[in-house]
Amino acid sequence: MPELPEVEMIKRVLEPQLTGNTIDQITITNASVIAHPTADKFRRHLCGQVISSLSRRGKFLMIHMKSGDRVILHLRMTGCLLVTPPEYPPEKHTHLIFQLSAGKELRFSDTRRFGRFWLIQKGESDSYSGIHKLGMEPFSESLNGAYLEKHFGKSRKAIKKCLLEQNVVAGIGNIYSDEILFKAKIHPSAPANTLNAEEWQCLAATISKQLAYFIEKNSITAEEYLEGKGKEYRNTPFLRVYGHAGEPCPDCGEMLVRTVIGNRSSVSCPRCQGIRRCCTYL
DNA sequence: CCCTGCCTGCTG
DNA sequence: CAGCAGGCAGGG
Repeated sequence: MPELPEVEMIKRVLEPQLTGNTIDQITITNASVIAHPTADKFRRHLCGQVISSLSRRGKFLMIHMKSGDRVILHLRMTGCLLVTPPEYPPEKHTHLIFQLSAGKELRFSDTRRFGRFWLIQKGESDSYSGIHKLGMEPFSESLNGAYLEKHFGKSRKAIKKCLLEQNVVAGIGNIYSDEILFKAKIHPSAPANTLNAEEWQCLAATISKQLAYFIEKNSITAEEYLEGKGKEYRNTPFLRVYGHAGEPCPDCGEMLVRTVIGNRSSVSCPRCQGIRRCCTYL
């Protein structure tokens, strides 16, 4: 499920709840969610450690320990993190529980079990999680039209597929690739090598503006987050094309169309994104 | 490069 | 019941 705006929201909600807490005990009910090292080592190395901060890179979350060790996790499609009181009713498909000091628990649940955890010890290099393969953060100053054009300008592949490449720009998934392309008025199936310099520049600007907008729309308190079981994303009402196939385009009224690009469904407006138009953010 | 597998649950 | 779901790694 979660793409960059959701992962950023989760990071912001959880960080104040977790920072300063000691991990007293870890219960692993499904060892397959621990990708590195073994579940046993994961548990033994982390027990007794103190959490110092959280960070995000692309769609990955990192929980930093005072010791310099760090837990890296990826929620993939259905992963969910909750900080709860110990007696709080457990979610179905809970695979991992960190019992924390101050009578709290950090729980990981994941229906489809695609989510993964890694423990990287201080001084150990992380060749496991995939973070080392990630490309630029969308909010980096260096993300500009020239950067995108350098990577995709000669490619014949659909621009939507390009936006999903985590090794170029990290954090964009299927939802926000559609939203970004709609806002930039570029058709998702347009071959990358047909975009001009102005469109690359527009796309770069739109990526960061749209992601920032959806992070802002996702703003939520810790209490509200727990009430929604970590599954309610407040920005969904603001999505303009994703999930709206067959409905009128919010800009021009033409019917939004669902297509399949690289085995992923894509929604776009054939009129607004059909012909080249000027960009909102330029 | 495209394709499949990984999983469960929901929808038509 | 088949088909689909917002992700990614690995294999051909």
